[in-house]
Amino acid sequence: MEKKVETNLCPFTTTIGLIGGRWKSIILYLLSDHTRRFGEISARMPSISRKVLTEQLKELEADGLIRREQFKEIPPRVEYSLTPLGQSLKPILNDLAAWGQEMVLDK
Amino acid sequence: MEKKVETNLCPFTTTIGLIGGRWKSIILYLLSDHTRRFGEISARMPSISRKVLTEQLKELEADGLIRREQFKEIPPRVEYSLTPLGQSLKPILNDLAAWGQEMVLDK
DNA sequence: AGTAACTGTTACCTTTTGGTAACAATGAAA
DNA sequence: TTTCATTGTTACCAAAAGGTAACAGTTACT
Repeated sequence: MEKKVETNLCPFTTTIGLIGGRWKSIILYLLSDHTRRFGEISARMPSISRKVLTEQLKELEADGLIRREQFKEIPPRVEYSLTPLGQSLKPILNDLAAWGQEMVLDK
Repeated sequence: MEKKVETNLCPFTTTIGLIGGRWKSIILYLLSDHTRRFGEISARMPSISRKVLTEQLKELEADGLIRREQFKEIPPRVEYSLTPLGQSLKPILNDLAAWGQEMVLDK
């Protein structure tokens, strides 16, 4: 439960801590062009459970990479989008996707 | 134990599968300039156990990102280096490190 | 004979991560 | 009054990941 924000000197440990894991980079990528609702993200990532998606979104928000906006409506509507810090990752996310794309094609 | 090489259509799943996890990007970064021995890598990453380091190196080798060269000497000497595929990741690794470095400094 | 050097492997245990299913909240629509 | 829609939370369980400690193998050095 105690997820200490690593004041680690290693820049990789820092980066991996923020955007590592199986899901975060995909989530960030999904948000890189659009503000999206919870249900949209979930629908585009069928292999992640809602529970874990909620957790990942909370961590990304706590780390300042995404913004969560909740509208006082019934049924609820919640929109997620990238913060400026999150935006600063876009080039890296694109490179990661491009590299993976090459891997897929060259197979 | 069955680590199937994902023929997944999602480029992120592919990339994360290959270089994700807490350790792999750091290992690749350590090897990006130098061929290094097992003991060297271990010494530079004190927080990873030898067991897990061995596992990660095996996976990286199996995925074609690093090369393992074993010399028939006593005591044993084993050297690890990047393959061309691994080399192709260097720009991304540098970007990840640079991004993390900014995070550390801006704190 | 005993020990150090180096790169692992193996057995066993703990911690972390993730899944499923049930529940919650609430207004609108049927 | 019942159901639907949406975004979660919670309790509980299973799987994955990682740690520690002991052992292996071989030559040279003391």
